[in-house]
Amino acid sequence: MDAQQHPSHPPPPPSAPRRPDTADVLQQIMAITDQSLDEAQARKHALNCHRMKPALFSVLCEIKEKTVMRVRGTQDEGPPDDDAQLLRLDNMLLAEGVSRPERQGRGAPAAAASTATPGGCPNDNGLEHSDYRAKLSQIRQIYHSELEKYEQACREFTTHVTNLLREQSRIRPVSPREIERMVRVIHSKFNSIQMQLKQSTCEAVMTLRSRFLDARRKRQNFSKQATEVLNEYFYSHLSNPYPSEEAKEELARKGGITVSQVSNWFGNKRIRYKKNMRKFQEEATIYTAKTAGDPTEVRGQGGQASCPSMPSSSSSGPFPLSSTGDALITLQTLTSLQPSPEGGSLLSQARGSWQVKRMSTTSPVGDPGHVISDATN
DNA sequence: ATTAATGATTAGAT
DNA sequence: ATCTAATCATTAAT
Repeated sequence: MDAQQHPSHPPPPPSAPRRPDTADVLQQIMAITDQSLDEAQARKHALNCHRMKPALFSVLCEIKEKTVMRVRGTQDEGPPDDDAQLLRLDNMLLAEGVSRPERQGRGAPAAAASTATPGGCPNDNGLEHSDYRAKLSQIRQIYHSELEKYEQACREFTTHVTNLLREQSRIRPVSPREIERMVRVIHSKFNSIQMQLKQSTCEAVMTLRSRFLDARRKRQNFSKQATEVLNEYFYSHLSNPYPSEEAKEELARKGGITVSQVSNWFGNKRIRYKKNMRKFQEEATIYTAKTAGDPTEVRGQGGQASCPSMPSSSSSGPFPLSSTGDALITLQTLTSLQPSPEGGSLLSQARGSWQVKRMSTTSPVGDPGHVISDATN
């Protein structure tokens, strides 16, 4: 709108003001033109000077009294429905640092402190992070300017409307309570607009986050050293490749990676090894040869626990569980006897290895006999 | 240009 | 909380 705040008023509303739709009211107000303002001015003057004015005023008072009751009865307070979501969005924007006023840590050495991690990551949060922050601050800037725009528009509109109502109060009864209610309505309308803004800002931030902070997008292969260390451990503990927390820390230290990277690696390795053991046999022989004299591996349980070197032989898989190996050996034998389709003699042996699923709550007695039932599947 | 390898994330189970 | 299994997204290899 033209922000022309003429303290004039539109043509007086119909004498029986049934409860108006706020949307209608807003639209009507929006539709005011300068011309209509002038007309209204003229009419206002005419009304003010009309000799019947006191009579009209009292009639309007009567009508109002009736309608006010009706309005009070029908009008409930604003919807508390949106409040929850608004709160959520606000919290999120706050957490994401969008709502805050451009965080500028005056402690200058803070920037230098981030690079002080010795021997850790080479450079991974250098450019990418600043890029992310630039984008984020761009979003924040847009957000704030839009927000400011909305608030200003809201203020202007509110004063405009209150002026109009005050002006009209000379001709028809307008209680302060009524004005206040009108202002609330306006504010709630603008609030819903603000919520849309917040919503879309949230979406933008989420997109940005997944675009930049998702580490999958900046994957880089481990160093030779790291894979070396990890593979050594894996193949020398093939029977139970689940490093303890301590072992993980050790591996992480040796390989120059983090503990969770070690965990990820073992998770991937286990599942991929199990899924296609043949592809890993070459690798296996290499690394088991390297660690031939390793005394850490529990050897001699169920024969050759840590030596998967013989490809077409019956076993060598990761079957023997470190704890209760004996019963499982039978399982291994049985599975190896199964007719293996497509010549993948080794593929079948991975089934049911490693992390055993616990049988249901029943007592563990009589376990040896049940191996057969397993073989029937 | 495809495909394989690979690190990270996710859902779901325990 | 940790594991499996599936999946994603990037990098290396063809």
